[in-house]
This record gives sequence, structure tokens and C-alpha cells, in this order.
Amino acid sequence: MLSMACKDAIRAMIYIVKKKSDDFISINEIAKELDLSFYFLSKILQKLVKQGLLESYRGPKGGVRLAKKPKDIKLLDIIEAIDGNAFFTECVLGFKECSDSEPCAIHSKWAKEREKIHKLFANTTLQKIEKELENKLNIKL
Amino acid sequence: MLSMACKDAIRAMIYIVKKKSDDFISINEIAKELDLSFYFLSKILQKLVKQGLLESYRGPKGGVRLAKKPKDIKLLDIIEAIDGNAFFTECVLGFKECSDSEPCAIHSKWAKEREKIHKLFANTTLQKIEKELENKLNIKL
DNA sequence: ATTATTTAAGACTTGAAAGTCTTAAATATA
DNA sequence: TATATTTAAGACTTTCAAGTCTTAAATAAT
Ligand code: FES
Ligand code: FES
Repeated sequence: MLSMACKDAIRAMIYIVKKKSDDFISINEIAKELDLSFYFLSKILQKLVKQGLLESYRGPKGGVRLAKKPKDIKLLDIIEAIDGNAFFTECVLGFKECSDSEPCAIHSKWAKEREKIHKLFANTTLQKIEKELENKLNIKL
Repeated sequence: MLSMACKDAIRAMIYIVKKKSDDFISINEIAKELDLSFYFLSKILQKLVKQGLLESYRGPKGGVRLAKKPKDIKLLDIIEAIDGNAFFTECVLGFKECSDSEPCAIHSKWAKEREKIHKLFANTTLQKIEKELENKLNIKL
């Protein structure tokens, strides 16, 4: 469902918010901590910078940091920045159109669950995740 | 979420059940009616034959037909035959493990919705789809 | 028996995502 | 100013799903 790039992007954003740092965090540090390829992660985070979710700074002491407050960044923003919104709009059986007026055989049921997932990602902000990390101590990063 | 192969497989199975035929239905006919590649569809349906969802017969008058009653074939059977069960078991953020005891940052919410989708596919039999096709007349095939 | 028709099996090609690397640009520090 | 450090951009390679094609095997009809 989520691309590899998108999974890495979410994990990186969670790492960044958890740090609560005003300074820039180097991509190299994030890649090492999360055991990701520096090369691959760099490309992914560049997209988040272009989408306005991160801001970056070059040179020593450079890196990336959140461009907005954690409460204003939703998982859905990250997903749409990397993967687009195909999952939430396209027919699960691959038809060109997906709508209530022109449904496939499982549209009615599928669209309902799909909307719940959409809401889940739209309602989950980095701030909420941050709080949950503080409360539950066994969560993987 | 579903692979192209899986989407085609589901559409083909729906086409077959809708025909309500005791005879074998040629893959060529299915491919033409659903506007799918004969080559690609052949490979896909072979998997369903191996999984025991379809039975096939070679030669003139040959083709495929359901190996079980429509009420005994679930969408989940088709999905697992083609795509496996990765979607329903793997961590949405890509961690190796996915369990309540070792959760990622969105496991608790994700696993809940994922289970609903699992139930949706497990509860939707070809028989139910067949009935819905009869009731609602604007459903795409 | 021969031929036409159909699935079975597997080789082959294509295309897109994943992953790697190189060079350029920015900038802090010495 | 020179150097080291960092992101930016894009070329390049790898991998795997998607898609195509060829040949073999089964079988009905002639
Ligand atoms: S038309 Fe198929 S999911 Fe909406
Ligand atoms: S651990 Fe991530 S979805 Fe279960």
C-alpha cells in the first residue's frame, strides 16, 4: 500500500519530530539511526522539502528540520507528497473511474473502508504520534 | 494494494460466476469480454487452478470453471492465491515484525482498519457478489 | 489419423520503482 | 582563502512486477 519511499519518509519525519530540535538534523544521522540508505533517504527527503513539509540547509551544521509545527503535519501530507493520492481515489479493481454512480462490484464496501483509512491518516498528526511515543515506551522507530 | 494480476483475477472470477455455466468458459472469451490481455490472464488463471479455485480443461470446448460453489469462494481466497497475505500481516511502515507486542508508531490504529479490510474480503463470497450484480444494475464488470 | 482448439509451462521483454553514485552548489570553520 | 561538510540534482544500475510470445500437451471434431 505505501511505497518503500513513503515508509522511509514517515519514519524519518517521526525521528525528526521526536528529536524536538530547533537545529537542522543531518540526513546522514537520520539514515544511520533508522538503518536506511543515505542515498535513498536523501532523494526522498528532497521531495518533502519541495512539498514544504521540511526545510533544509546546506553546509556544516546543515540538514533538515520541520517546516511546520508538528500539529500541522499529518501523515496524509507525507503520503500524498511521496505516493500521491491514488490509493484513496482509484478503483480497487483497476477501473478507470471510481465513484458511487459508476461502481465496480466491491466499490460500496471498499470505498467505506478506504475512507476510514483516509481519515486515519488525515487525523494522525506528528504531534499525536509524538505524544504516543512518550506514553507508550515499546514503540519501534 | 492489489496487484494488477489480482485485480484481473477477481474480475475474471466475477465474470465466470455471473455466467452461471456448467460448461468450461474459454480464457479467450473472458479476456475479450473484460478487455484484458489473453496472455496475461492465462498466466493468472493458471494460479487459480493450482490453488483449487478453478478447474480447467484443454482442447475444443475447453476452458475454466469454478472448482467450488460460489458461496465457498471468498475474495480473500483469490487475493491470497495471487498476492499472498502480505498486506494483512506486514507492518505498514516496513518493519520486519508486526504485532501488538512490538508495535510501530501507527500499528494500533492501522491494524484495526487492516482487520476490517481483511474481514470485508473474507466475508465477500462470489455468491454475494453475484446477488448484488442482480440487484444493482449499474455495476461495472 | 489429422486438424483445430484450447490450456500449461516457461522463456523472454518491458517498464517502473528501488537503490546507488557522481558532480555541483551552499556554507561554516579554520 | 581554503577546506570540510552538507544538501541538490540528476545520471546510472538493479530488481521485480507486468506483459508478451513460443512451444508442448490435451482433446474434440472431422
Ligand atoms: S469503482 Fe471500484 S472501488 Fe470504486
Ligand atoms: S508494527 Fe507496524 S503496522 Fe504493525
